Amino acid sequence: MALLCGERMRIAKNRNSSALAPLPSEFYARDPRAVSRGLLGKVLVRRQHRKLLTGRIVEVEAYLGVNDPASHSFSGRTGRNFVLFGPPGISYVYFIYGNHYLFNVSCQPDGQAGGVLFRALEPISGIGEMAQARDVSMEEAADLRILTSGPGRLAEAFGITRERDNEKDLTSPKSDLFIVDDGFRPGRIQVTPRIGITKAAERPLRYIIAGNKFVSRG
DNA sequence: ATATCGATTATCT
DNA sequence: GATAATCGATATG
Repeated sequence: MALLCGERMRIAKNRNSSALAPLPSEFYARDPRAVSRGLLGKVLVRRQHRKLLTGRIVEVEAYLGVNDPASHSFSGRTGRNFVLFGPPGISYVYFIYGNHYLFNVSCQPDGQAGGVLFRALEPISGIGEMAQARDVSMEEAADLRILTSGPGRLAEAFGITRERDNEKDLTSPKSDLFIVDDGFRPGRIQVTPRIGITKAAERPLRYIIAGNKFVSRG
């Protein structure tokens, strides 16, 4: 509890995320492992009507492309995964288990496959909107983890769907979905095996902010 | 606390 | 026809 309050105070001192520029495409034009580390502590921003939904990135996974059996791009370019082979900094959203959207960003220069999956956020602003999008009461949302802890949850909280957001440029200031650096720096970064996959499950490609309460269980 | 399972559909074999 | 980068509910200790 005391930790959470301390975190809130630090957030309050930070500049308004909406005033900050999106991370540029060069940020994403790297190996997904480097992008994963770089994304921890950054802030995902959704502009929605006049409101701003924001959350700090605390858990991601790297998917390495044609050499990674767990990656959608492993078997080559298809109608679904073409974004992963295109320019960096573009959102890749897909539907899974007949229920959930999962949100990724393309990495590597144009022509090379790779991406990062967003697995958990720590809500900063727009908590009421997120609770509404998740269809949970404010009472249930008292534990904020129910909003954005898990890849399906965070996509739902931010209203991210394939129809609306796939192939969206996350580096454009015109975008309603982007990522900013508000100056926050994570403490220790921890690397673990990826969650929920069957192929290449042992590879250490999941990146979390050590000790952060919003990291998902799996 | 952990374990198991059903939901529900786009995508690929 | 099988599978899936998940979640929430239910059962059991």
